[in-house]
Amino acid sequence: MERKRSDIIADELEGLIFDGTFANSERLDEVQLAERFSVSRTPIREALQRLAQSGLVEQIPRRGVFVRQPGPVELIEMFEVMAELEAVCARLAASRISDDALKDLHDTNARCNAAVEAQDSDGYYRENERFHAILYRQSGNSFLEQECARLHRRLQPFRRIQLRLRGRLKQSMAEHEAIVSALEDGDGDRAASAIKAHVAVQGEKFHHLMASLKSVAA
Amino acid sequence: MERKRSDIIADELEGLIFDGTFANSERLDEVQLAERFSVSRTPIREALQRLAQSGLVEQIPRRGVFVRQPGPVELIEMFEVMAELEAVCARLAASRISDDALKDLHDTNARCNAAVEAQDSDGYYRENERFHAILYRQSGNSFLEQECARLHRRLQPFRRIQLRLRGRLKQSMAEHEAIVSALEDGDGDRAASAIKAHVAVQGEKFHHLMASLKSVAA
DNA sequence: ATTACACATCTTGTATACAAAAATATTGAC
DNA sequence: GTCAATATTTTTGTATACAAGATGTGTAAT
Repeated sequence: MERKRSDIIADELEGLIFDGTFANSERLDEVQLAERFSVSRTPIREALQRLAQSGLVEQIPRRGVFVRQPGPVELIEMFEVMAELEAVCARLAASRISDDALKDLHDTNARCNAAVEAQDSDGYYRENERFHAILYRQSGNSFLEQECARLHRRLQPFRRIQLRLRGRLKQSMAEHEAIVSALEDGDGDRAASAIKAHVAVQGEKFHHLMASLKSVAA
Repeated sequence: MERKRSDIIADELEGLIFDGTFANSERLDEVQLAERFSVSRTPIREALQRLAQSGLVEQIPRRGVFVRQPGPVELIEMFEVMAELEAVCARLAASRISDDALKDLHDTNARCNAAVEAQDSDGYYRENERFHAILYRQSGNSFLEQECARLHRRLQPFRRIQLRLRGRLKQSMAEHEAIVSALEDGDGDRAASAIKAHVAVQGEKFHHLMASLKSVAA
């Protein structure tokens, strides 16, 4: 199944916004982007509309589209919602999870641990993604799974920064273990609060997030 | 602030899908729609992309866009997520809600009640919308508020059908009262479970929803 | 009759052209 | 020099034109 150019461009633009190539509040000029990607304005416009829908840019009619990085307040809010959504996943998964998936979580955690030992930040990141993806899936609710994946993706650049916090990797690992342990026991409430603690922005994480904002949002 | 044609068309198309003008799995022909709305294909395509993003239609590259009504399973899933999201709102609102908003909820409920007495289904529907909107707002988390509103809107046609269930209006009213009462007491847990019961598809509601599916999805 | 392939047609995706609104520059009055 | 009104330029939104993939049909071979 071949994707169309506008979809590919949307993904690329997303990346460019995430990595800070486009500063916050910057206007994205259609013709400039068209030149940059060597296409006409049409696929550019389609891509920009997609980004507008997902909230990465704001489209003001007859004025243009502007990069819209979430501010501190909105970020906290998004993480709060993410924590709650994952908590729902965990609670549901506690009773619905399969043995295979539990084993999968264990394996993923093991690889996570290995990455921590090897100081392999990228490796940890990858396995962490997998950990959460499994959890979403095991909620047994595909709609919930999709919504979680969407928000997770949106928060990606900020979470990545958070991981650089000193000692955070080991703590994060311990939290993973606690979550799996609760799931093994079929204890939904404990799994839910464990993952809430894992995801929510609080304590040290809060200050680090605030500091990181300067480097992402302009 | 003037909206552009493609946005207006998107809303109209949404309505046409909701009211069953376009059957499920039906392909939406761009040129036909262009004629229907007396515009070129360009704004039609932009509108269709918006609908695709919000999940109302599925866009298969180089094949076209097809109406995609949620099936029974997906609907249950969506209501489950809605219930959980509203429960989060309620829990947060229990500690954050303002006195003004509480009064507003009371007033809205009173108008709801009046509508029930007058057998005014539309009136009840309108006030019910307001009730939930207030709740979302009082979560104190604007991102959560937006997400709730989005899903709420998506489920609108199905909820509307549910209201026609005999005796449902009075029961729904009682549930509203229970929610407000819990909020007044600042009891987040009680408010959360009250609204979960209010929103979730279970018992009688399940069968009615299944029956209604035939009339909405083809 | 059925299958395979070539051809014709239709539909989507992209490029270009045009129209209208907004932003910017220019001119003139005070 | 400042402000206002107007002209010019940019930029978005829409229409049309074109290219390429998908669909459908007819014909030939088995």
